Amino acid sequence: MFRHHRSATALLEHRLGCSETLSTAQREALATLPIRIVELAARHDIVHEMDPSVQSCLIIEGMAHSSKMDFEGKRQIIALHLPGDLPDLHSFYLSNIDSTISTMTACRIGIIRREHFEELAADLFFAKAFARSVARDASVAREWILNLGQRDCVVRMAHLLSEIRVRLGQAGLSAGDHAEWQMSQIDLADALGMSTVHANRCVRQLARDGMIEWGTGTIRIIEPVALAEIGRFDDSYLQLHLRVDHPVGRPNA
Amino acid sequence: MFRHHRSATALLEHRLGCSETLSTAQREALATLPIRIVELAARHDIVHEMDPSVQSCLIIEGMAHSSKMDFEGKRQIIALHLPGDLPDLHSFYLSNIDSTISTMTACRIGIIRREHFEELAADLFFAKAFARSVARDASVAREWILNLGQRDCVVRMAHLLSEIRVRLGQAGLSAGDHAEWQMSQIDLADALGMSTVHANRCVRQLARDGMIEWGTGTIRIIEPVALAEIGRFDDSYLQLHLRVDHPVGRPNA
DNA sequence: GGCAGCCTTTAACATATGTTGACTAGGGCC
DNA sequence: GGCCCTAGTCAACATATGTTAAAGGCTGCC
Repeated sequence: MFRHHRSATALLEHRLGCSETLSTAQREALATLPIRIVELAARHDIVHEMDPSVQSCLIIEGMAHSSKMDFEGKRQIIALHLPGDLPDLHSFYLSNIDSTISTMTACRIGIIRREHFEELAADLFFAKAFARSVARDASVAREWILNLGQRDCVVRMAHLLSEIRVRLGQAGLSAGDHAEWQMSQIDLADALGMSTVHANRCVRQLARDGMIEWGTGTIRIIEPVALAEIGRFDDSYLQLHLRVDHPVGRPNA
Repeated sequence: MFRHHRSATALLEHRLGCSETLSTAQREALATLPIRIVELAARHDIVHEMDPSVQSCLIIEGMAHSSKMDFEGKRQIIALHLPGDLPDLHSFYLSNIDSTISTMTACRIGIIRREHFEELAADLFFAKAFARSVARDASVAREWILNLGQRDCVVRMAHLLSEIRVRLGQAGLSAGDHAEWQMSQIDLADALGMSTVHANRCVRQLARDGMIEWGTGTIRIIEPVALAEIGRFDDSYLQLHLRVDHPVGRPNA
């Protein structure tokens, strides 16, 4: 996995959903955006590497997550971050940073200073693209609320795995339909709001039913369609076709 | 409750977090923004009243919520909307509308055409204010994920009630600390991802402990501080002090 | 090579929460 | 006034999920 070493600029263009509509000046602005590249081992906090009030990050390679702690010390993973994601872009608009971003696998991340984002956002096109990115993350969060609130554990697990499969595909990181990635059952449990013991039960059940294969921290999806059905998964909330400044309703496919 | 009949314009100014920093031209732009006022009875879908791809709404009076349906027909309430909220501002940035907005009580809502929002957003100040509003809603959604995933039912209930209390206060709708509002236990249950029977158990327990009073669909909070403690409630995620274009870190109190 | 540590797997057990169903109370409408 | 409908209340019961604990398997390090 993660064979494609895409440049930070290409990822940004893609994430901002505007590859074809960019003017040369805008493309130039993105290309010259100062980005500090940092490599981090698995299970490290990204926040420690930067002051979130001054800068913000882009996932270039690897997987990360945002989490919050309850008072009792229970951890909830609130979002997963794949290459191309801007996990804390929202912090540009808010004063309180509420969650911690940590790597799950080894990651390469790009760190962008707030002032440079501000410069970009002086262009209305980018200002809107940033808002779009924040809105897309919010849409995913809303679906997670539904997942946590209404679905029981196996369905929940199938739904999350399906989401990750599609997002990996969108990031160009899956070989055909058989997506495969690394993630501990502990992280799965914390993302799904269940105990690790029960997460293990669910993983094993899905593996027994031939939906997935599990091998030492790697998940491979064998039957994506059937798995999506189990998880009642409908990818529309992922907003894969973000609305750019096109005529209303025309997707940017 | 809802004694203050604030104008839609005043609510917008407040929500966009910029009352003091507005230029007269900006203030003028807000004041002349064409808003169609609609009155709706309790338990009506707002979406039916408008085409969300063309317009979007502002809650002026009353309470509403966004919800999603699971395939089994189970409903999850994803967000609550109080006066001043812009419940579907995010739809300006996304192509798929995923949730349904419905009134909980009788509501007066303002409907604003997309094109007029677009005009406003041509001003970078408003563009940023919109993004801020979307980011704030996302912050609340992330806290709900934590609430649903990690806290057990009484704590969850206490947390939600505390959130509503504070947000009502922020909207200028509570008399002192003793906030009071109307909300069915069915809606509480659907927001908290629990059965109505169990929501009833939790409400009654909190009432028995003197935290709240319950009377025919009306909740009154008696002991806000103790209730917040039970719910491990910390209001920072509500982003009450939104960062405007001030020096970094200075709240807009 | 061996030790240490983390993740996974299982089993036995505990319990929080869901389900069903029946009853009450209020509110609106004919 | 009576009826219907919805919301709330409660009890008995069912079960999904959490907890604890122990053991096995990797991996990495010394």
